[in-house]
Amino acid sequence: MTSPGEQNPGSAAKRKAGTNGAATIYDIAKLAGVNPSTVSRALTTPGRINERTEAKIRAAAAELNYRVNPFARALPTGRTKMIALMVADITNPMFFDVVRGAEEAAAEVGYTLVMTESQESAQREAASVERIMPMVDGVVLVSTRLPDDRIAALHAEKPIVTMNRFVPGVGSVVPDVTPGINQTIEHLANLGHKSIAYLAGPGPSWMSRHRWDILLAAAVKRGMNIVEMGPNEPTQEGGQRLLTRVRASGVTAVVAYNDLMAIGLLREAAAQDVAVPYQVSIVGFDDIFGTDFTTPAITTVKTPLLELGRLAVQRLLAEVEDPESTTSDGLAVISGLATSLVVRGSTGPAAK
Amino acid sequence: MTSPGEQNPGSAAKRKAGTNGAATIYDIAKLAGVNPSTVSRALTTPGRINERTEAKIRAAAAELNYRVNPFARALPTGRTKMIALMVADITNPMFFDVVRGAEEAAAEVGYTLVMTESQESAQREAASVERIMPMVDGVVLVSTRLPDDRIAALHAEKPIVTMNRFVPGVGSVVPDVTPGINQTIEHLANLGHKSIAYLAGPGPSWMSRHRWDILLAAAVKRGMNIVEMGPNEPTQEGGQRLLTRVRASGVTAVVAYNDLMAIGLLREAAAQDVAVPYQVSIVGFDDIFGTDFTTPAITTVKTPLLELGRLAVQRLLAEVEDPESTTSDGLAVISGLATSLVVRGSTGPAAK
DNA sequence: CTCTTTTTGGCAACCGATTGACAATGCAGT
DNA sequence: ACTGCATTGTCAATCGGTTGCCAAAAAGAG
Repeated sequence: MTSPGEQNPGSAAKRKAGTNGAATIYDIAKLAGVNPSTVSRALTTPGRINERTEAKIRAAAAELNYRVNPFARALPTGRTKMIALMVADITNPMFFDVVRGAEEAAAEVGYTLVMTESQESAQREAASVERIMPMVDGVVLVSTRLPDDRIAALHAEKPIVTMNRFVPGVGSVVPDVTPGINQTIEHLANLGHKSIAYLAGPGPSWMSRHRWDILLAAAVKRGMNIVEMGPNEPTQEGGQRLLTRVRASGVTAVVAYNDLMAIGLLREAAAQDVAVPYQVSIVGFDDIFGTDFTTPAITTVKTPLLELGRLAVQRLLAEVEDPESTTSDGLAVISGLATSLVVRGSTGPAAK
Repeated sequence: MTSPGEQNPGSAAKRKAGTNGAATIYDIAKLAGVNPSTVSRALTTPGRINERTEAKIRAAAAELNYRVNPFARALPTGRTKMIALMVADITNPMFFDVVRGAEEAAAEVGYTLVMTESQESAQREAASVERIMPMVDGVVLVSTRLPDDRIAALHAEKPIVTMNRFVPGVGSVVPDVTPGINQTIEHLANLGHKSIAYLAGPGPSWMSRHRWDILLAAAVKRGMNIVEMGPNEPTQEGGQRLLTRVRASGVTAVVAYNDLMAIGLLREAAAQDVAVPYQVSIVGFDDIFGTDFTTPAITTVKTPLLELGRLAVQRLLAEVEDPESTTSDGLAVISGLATSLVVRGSTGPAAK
């Protein structure tokens, strides 16, 4: 049918079939009059080869528009210069800045970032990670739902860094929620709140429990009553569904696991004519896109997401580059990434 | 220092160095008592091998927890089962659903999605694409800023599909903006608006011009006056900065290139006590996360982003799987993905 | 019970780069 | 001129699959 030489009308499908048309080190070697291995050395080990020869080779490479074949390189070295970022739900704005930070940190050192999402399912997450592992030099698990032992098992295969989750023996990047939470309690106490609720996130979320632990301690220390409601889906719907329970509980303020839930609750309150902050004050977490244009705007604990993303990748790459040294650092993993309260309109004087 | 056998305390860094510990087809071959090539065939060409042998091989593979090394496979075949999605700005919520749709479509058929962003810079985009091209089987360019000839050049190397951009000879996925725009004009006309403005996006944005073209035609047909303002950054700031010009122009309604700009303009209006929609009506584009919780909520032309993402990937994969047939389909590329107006609070009767 | 045809499995040559071992070359010191 | 030592470049094996070609085995035909 497609006899060679035949015009293939109306289409740019003349791409070569099996092989990429791309130039190889063999082509360069021929052009520069040296051995392929010399080309390889010239390009990967500057200094190993005579300066003039190297220049000649580089010139030839440039002329042929050479780019290494990442797979050919990956095969003997086992290194791919790709890392994976696993997120729970791409459509949660919380991940924007994380992804952005991670992308930046990876690109800076010539790594490529591969993103996958688990769609909030531990099972799908496991499958995704399985599939991606052989392709990458390491994985950042953001807000993972995987159990500790599973993570440890993965870590035995390849470098792993978790974010918003602490796993013993595995590099972790976790923001310091204490300052933000202390400020929140302080703020609410100053407004006269004596009884508050924490709207928990998903059950398997380490971060949700972590925030609860710190919040509980801070509230108790301040002599407040506090209750936990949950677990809940970390979405607008999850927050929405809680309004009835919140009102029934008699608390005057709530702290939601994340901003999405806070937004959901806020909107449901508006829908049911519950005045915020007059009847109930709402505090969110993370300070995502949109928290400042609800009515009222949401008071929230700002998390340095971009920096977290950057740092997670940097730690991962440190482990990738030198597996010996950096692998896990025991307990001092809670890095100094501080959170802080951003006060907006959704908090006010306690009702009654 | 690290004498073999020594306990490496407090760390799981016993990962094997050069090679992955992973099982290969050679291990399977040995275990099943056949030739490696037989294993390869059994696993990749069902039917080519005797059923019983194949079963034995599969059992052995399962026992060894075998997973193909994607790079070893990619080397001879040139196929990687990865596709790239290039977006302009990860932090623009517009891309959420696009990414989600693309991820789904890719995952369904066992492909892995690699994401990169150009950070709104044609130069960075070119560099990113260059870097990613050799790793993937094809690329989806979303809202690309690259010039036509550059895209055509890329298309000569690998399958490419553009989204929100039409390039002759290259597969394109573009929503049908006409119904949404017609409804918008109709809606505004019914509200008594006679003079409106279009707040353009970035200069190189094909989609911004496209929307303008359709909008212009629709407005003229309806006997309205319309002006274009721009180009502008497609961000909240871009919208914010336009308030003065909008007011000066005397128009009673504006249509923004995207929701981010609409939100920016709306917030700036609130900040300067310009009443929306009483003094000026605002219409956005896309219906992104957050448009429904501004005050007032934003009237916007909803774009089926998830479907666009899905479709872009599906078209790309069709071309990947069969380069002959699917490459480019001339002009009938504007697929039937219809837009429609979502009326909310930011539009109202024309001022005066 | 041959002879042909179809299955089935093995051999070996790739894909493109990396890298240890070694040879050739150049240069200095004696 | 001769040895010693660097420096520079070459050879060949290797990473883990894929695949064209062929031979052995099995099935079918006459």
